[in-house]
Amino acid sequence: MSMSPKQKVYQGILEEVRNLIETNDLKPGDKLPSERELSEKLNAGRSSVREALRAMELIGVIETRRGEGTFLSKYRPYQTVELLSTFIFKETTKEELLSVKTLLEKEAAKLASTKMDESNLGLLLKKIDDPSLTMEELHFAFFSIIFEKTENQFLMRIWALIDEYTKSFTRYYSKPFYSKLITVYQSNDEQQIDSLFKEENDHNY
Amino acid sequence: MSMSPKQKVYQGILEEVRNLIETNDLKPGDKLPSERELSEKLNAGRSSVREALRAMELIGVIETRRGEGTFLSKYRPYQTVELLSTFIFKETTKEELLSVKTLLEKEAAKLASTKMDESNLGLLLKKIDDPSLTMEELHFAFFSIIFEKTENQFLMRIWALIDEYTKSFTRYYSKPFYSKLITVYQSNDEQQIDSLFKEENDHNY
DNA sequence: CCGTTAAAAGTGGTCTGACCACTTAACTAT
DNA sequence: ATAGTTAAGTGGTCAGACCACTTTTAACGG
Repeated sequence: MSMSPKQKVYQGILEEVRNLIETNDLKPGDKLPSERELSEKLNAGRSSVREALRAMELIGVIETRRGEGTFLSKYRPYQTVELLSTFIFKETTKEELLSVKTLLEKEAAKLASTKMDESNLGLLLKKIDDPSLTMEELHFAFFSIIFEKTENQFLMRIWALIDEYTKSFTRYYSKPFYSKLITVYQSNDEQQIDSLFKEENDHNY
Repeated sequence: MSMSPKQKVYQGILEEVRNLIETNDLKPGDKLPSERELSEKLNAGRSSVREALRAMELIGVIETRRGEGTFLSKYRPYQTVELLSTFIFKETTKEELLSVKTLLEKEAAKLASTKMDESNLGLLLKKIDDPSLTMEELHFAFFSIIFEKTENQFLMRIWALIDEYTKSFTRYYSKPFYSKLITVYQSNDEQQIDSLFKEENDHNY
């Protein structure tokens, strides 16, 4: 029994349509066959075809115009899905994820450095001293404050997502690391942030 | 006429289900109402409900088990959608995107620095001197080589996506910038990369 | 021959109802 | 009580019917 996990029809359609796009070299803005046509050619019910198309639409691969047809999305090139699937179907290695995560944390720490005032540092300190927090919670709370200070929502979102995604296997920094970072902020020496992260990283190897 | 742009039914369902999850504080692994039940409660056809659910499934928010029901996905926390929608429903500002993009390019440049050999530098040079390339193409080709050298697929994917996404309004570096970066690589002084990016950035303001 | 207008065809949007395949719960008969 | 069977519930899929809208075609009048 090879027993391929009995793929659902709509998933098969997803593949077929992808092939169709590939084969015919369709570009953003080009028209796809109509739902009825796909239904007939792929030997599937129209509702199944629609399930596939609606999913693609939500992801942003295609757009539909009533009375006209279904088109490859102009704004979000087809390859956008690549990244999404990078997240969703974890093809990337854990190491890659963690290293990007750390990279973002380091850069955020630097970006925030010019905007850190006493009250913020107080907040950070409070997190460190809060015994009710697990290491995981401390880390997230601590860096949330930092990322907030970067005033870049997008940056924070990416980080938060990766953090969430790597929760089960992430490595945190040593306890002293967080304290040291605060000290660096007080000394106003942005340069030291790099060294701090480098030191910390060397510990792990 | 308020005339909200005549939302499709399946999109409405998407919202309703989201609310339902929020309201009942459903957590990964919890069960959603059956398709027929949703259909009835939301006054929609079952096929429309399915279109919404299939879309959610593709994104990884839910998973379905025939004969059992529909469940919130355990592996990919619900909030994964957040990032996706960050990309898809461009809520972030252009500045945020560009600044993250530059950040990634800078870090990639640094990560790659230890792995750059003569042949790679030759490749980079060739790109700079290729008159057939537009600025856009030069930039992408040039940094593709660099990101390749970071040996972090994930990092490259994020960058490539943002690059693609910001194409219409991105800023490129000055022509001398690319040459200077090569020089820095030859001198093997990783420190200078930061200064180089800082200089370049200051030009724009 | 041309331009205007009306009809027809094509397309996505949606609903209903019908089966099928599978899982779980309830209900037997032993 | 236990094993075996049945019934109910649930997702998977299809077929057909309308609706709303756009594009194409055909008909008509000038």
